[in-house]
Amino acid sequence: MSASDEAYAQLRDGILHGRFEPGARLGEVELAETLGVSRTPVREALRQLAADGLVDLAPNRGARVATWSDAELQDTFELRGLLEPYGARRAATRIDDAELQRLEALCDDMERVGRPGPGQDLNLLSQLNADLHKSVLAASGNTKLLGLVGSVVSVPMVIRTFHRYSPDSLERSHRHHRELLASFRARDPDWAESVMRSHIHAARNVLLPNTSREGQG
Amino acid sequence: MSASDEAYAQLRDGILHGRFEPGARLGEVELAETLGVSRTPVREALRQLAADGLVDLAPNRGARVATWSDAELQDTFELRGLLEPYGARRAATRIDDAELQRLEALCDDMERVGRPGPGQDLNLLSQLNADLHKSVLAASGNTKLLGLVGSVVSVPMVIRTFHRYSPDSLERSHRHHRELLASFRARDPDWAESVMRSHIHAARNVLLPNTSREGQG
DNA sequence: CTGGCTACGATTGTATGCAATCATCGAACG
DNA sequence: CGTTCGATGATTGCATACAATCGTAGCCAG
Repeated sequence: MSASDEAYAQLRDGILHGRFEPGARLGEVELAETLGVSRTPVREALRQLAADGLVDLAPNRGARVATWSDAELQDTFELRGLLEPYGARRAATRIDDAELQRLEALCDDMERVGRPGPGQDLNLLSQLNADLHKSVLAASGNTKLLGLVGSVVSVPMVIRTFHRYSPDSLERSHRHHRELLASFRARDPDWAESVMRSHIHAARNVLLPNTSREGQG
Repeated sequence: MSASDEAYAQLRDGILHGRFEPGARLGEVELAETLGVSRTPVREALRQLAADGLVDLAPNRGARVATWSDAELQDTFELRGLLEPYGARRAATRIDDAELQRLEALCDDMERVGRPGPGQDLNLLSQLNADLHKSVLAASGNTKLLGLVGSVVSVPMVIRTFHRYSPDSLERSHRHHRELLASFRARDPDWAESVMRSHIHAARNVLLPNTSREGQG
């Protein structure tokens, strides 16, 4: 793995896991020393992260970890609410049995690590959840969809998602996932699309409980 | 404007206008000499263009102008068909009169430069068309939408679009634009969404006449 | 006391040199 | 004759030095 990739992976991981707080300054020399490489690969990594939407880059003023307003968060959920149901609809008739089985296992894991108690691991839950959603998008057969959703979801906003879930909301989330897989098994695109739409809307209302959802047009 | 920005703008322009053919190799030293800068800003520009999807970047093997298969083109249109009607729906009730008037003028220009004859300028038409579509997305009020569509449409596939339009298709495109503005004036989101959906579908069928549009699910 | 100006330090932007990797071509071997 | 290995040239990846720009602190004038 090249130094650029290494720097990119490290920085991305640090941002997603909250080691760098939103708005924190990312000085090139400091990062270069920390990562043990020169400024060049650090710069390239920062550019890449800026393209991903994870850092804000101002000319001659350096990089900062990106922040998201409630409005942006809402915009994001609206787009997810558009794209992911479409992905689920297409996945319903395209996903194969092996993948379906893998997703079942994924749901088992998610329900286990999500169960309140000493074994609960919400960070792992976030990862598994991201895996599930990505798998659905990949199964849609639209090669651009996965990347598109990835470019808007800007995962850091999602990594902490489950920390804000109530037990009820978490339970509902699990049930949505199970129902989604059921709709896949039934090869029912309408059902799959509806379930995913509900799922995204529910997530939105956990993270943005107070924002009014003004009319669609 | 910095050398990086300059290089980026030059390369992007060159790709979009076909000065670099799809698949063409983009050597760093060659570009650096051509643009009169060093390799560093060229590298950054190439990274940026790769993030935009305009160039493919292989480790240790350099950059090439990106190419698009029919399947990718189709995937793109499916996503545009999802996102742009949504944008039009929201724009219908959010666009202000001044902007609406500007778009009317834009349509005037498009119909003039699109008219067959010695004054026809299809490249300019493409630009104006892109401007119109971007304006609608911007007027949607969803701050992420414009960037999202931009990241998938990868304009080069669209820059040559109008060269493949028959006079009939061109006429239809113009009428779609006019009808879209009419729906805006009427503040009718359903109408706006429908028109935009038709518009995208029509464009898709000009560029991909032979691909069957397999069922939505 | 406030406003603006200047000098300085810190940081980013750019250029260039060196190291590492890859593609090409040719030759030796099976 | 085809295949594989190795040398070589070209190109990218990385490091570092230098230039340009920005933020800040301090001073001076009003």
